[in-house]
Amino acid sequence: MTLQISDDFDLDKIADSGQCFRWVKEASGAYRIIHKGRRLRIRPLGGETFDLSCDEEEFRNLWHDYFDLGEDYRSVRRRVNRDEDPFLADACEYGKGIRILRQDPWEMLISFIISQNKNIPAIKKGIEMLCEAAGERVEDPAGSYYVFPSPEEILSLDDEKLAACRLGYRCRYVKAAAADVAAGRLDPESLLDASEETALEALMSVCGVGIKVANCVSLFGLHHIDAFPVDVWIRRILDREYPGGYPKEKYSPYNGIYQQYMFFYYRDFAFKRNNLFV
DNA sequence: CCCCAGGCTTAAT
DNA sequence: ATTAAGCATGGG
Repeated sequence: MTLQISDDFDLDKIADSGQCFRWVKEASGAYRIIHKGRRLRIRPLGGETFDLSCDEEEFRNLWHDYFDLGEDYRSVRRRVNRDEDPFLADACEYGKGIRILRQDPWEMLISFIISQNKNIPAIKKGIEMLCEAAGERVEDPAGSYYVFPSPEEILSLDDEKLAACRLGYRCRYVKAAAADVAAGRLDPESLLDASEETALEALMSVCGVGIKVANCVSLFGLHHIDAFPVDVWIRRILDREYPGGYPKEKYSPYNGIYQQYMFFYYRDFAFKRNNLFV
């Protein structure tokens, strides 16, 4: 099907914004995206037009929400006053096109447990290895792919196979999370209707989940868009650009979206600096 | 070979 | 309550 999107929507920026780890880009510029067992191919046709491999029904039932197409990101960007906050205004402009995807809460929990103390390429590799080791293999006309594994599928791996995913000391955290969910001590889906505070507390009850990972799950899996994960990059931004303190209250309830613009802006500039001058 | 990565747990103050 | 070491592994 063909789709017109008039609001912010830039596949390259979303793919490089550190919220999704399984998007694969083709030479054509199209992305292959796996979500809830389904795979989508989405290709920019220029302007606001995109070609999607799904039919209209699957788009309405699955992908519309995944891409958060009900939110108006342009108006969120416009809430920032350049005179009051030039850094954030620059970040919003630079990151125009980013959206906060509504990804699967369970997948986000495991993905961000794996993310700790890794850079993004290493995170992607670890997650992919886990999917190949434990996830269901699906054949579709474009080839095969692996679904993100369920808690039971992860628990069914013996130690040797899990170790082969090269997750290091995070192996026991991944197992702990899978055991908690399989036993019903934690239900990631149920947190979709919980308050932000309740969700953070429940997530942090898992061994290996601290405040940062819990906030990432909250933002990218539960779509609590006021969640504000602070990693090493955001820490740098707060220290260097906001020595007097960052005004989170002013930007509520959209702190997570602004956080994502700032993260992308700062990291992309650091990346380009390294390529130009080293 | 070095430093660092979308950090957390545990132990020591 | 706050601080520090230890952690497995790989990318740059």
